[in-house]
Amino acid sequence: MPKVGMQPLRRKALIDATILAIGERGSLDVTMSEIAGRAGVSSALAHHYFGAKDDLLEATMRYLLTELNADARLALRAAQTPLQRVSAVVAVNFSEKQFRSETIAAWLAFYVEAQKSQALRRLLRVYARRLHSNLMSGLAPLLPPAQAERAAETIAALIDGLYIRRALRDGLPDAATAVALVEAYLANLPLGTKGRA
Amino acid sequence: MPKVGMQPLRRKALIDATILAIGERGSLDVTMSEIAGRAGVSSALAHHYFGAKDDLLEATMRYLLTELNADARLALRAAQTPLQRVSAVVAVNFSEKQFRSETIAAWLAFYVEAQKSQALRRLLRVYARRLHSNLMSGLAPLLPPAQAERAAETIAALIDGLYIRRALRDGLPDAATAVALVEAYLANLPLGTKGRA
DNA sequence: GTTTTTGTTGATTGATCAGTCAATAAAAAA
DNA sequence: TTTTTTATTGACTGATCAATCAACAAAAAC
Repeated sequence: MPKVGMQPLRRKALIDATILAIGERGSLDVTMSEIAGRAGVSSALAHHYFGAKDDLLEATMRYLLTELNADARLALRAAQTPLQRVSAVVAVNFSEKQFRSETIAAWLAFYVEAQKSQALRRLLRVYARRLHSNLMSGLAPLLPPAQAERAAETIAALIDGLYIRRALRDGLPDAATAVALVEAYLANLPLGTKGRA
Repeated sequence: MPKVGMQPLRRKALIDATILAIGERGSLDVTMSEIAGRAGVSSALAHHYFGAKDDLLEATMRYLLTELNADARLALRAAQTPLQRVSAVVAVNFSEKQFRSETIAAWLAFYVEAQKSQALRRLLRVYARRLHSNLMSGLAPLLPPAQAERAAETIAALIDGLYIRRALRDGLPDAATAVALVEAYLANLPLGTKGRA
């Protein structure tokens, strides 16, 4: 069976399997055997390609982050106004692709693990910084600095909170509701007061 | 050493130790031995008083929930106006006692575990419902039903989100900042429009 | 003063898993 | 064709831990 050039395929399959497994179990307490089994290979092979379990988990998280970032870049490119930039960032976080229960469960599990793992904590910090700067790119032109800062923090917290809530009760709130909540928050902000405050 | 009437003391000590241990590890991957050790007893005794590990974890979570609820009741009793009720609920969630890193880490860990455990999920649902109804008791007199509903959801999500963010980077945002964020959200709501919308 | 109840532990068991390794086999390079 | 590289696994090891249990001790009940 062994053909050459399997490495990238196997790695991808293992990462996908990891997300799936974590999503179903709802935690990082997934065995290498289960992940490997899902990917159709032996656990030894998973170790062969990733080394330790932690490395596989880190690679998985890095993958999620990369995907999210790619989506965000795309969405931001299409935005024409500052407000549209903010909406775009929000929309991406609740898009079909990102707001799926497996993905969310994985995020949540990684958040928890980050309290233990230096490496994961670093990755999450990168994510947090990117989210913040993406939000600020839309908010800064619309609000005085301090208020823009606060709005960015609020939206970020709102996103995290809605993710958690979604992870818990299965399916609620759905993506549309989540977006509506954040948009309602935006609608109440005193936008366009940058100079005046 | 064995005196009589140890049961309640041991149980309390074990629950405290559990919170401490989870808070430090940042996850529920804490051994019975470590918990027991912290409480100054053997792991066998922990099993003696709580049965399985899951039971101890459940009892711990129930304890956190009870404490939070007691605090909320007290705070609500002091509130005079609807808006004060909302602020009181928010304040309790970010109070010195609740917004401590161990407590928060424990909450977060329980959130994750709830995806696996039926029992924990049930407990969290109780918490969610109580929070919601507490918030609504203040919001309902101030906003049209749909908007009050949405505001309650938003505040609840904000609280969860701020908890998560606090758990991750150690200490940020602090309690005062967290409260300020939520209060700023409240300040922008079109309160007092109950009849008009 | 014997018996029962309550408190407590050390030692042990059994299961689970991450990680290793030697062995196998196909493909590619020599 | 031989050798090396890449892909792959089954079997094993070692560590960790939840859970059990027999045994001991102090207090309370009898």
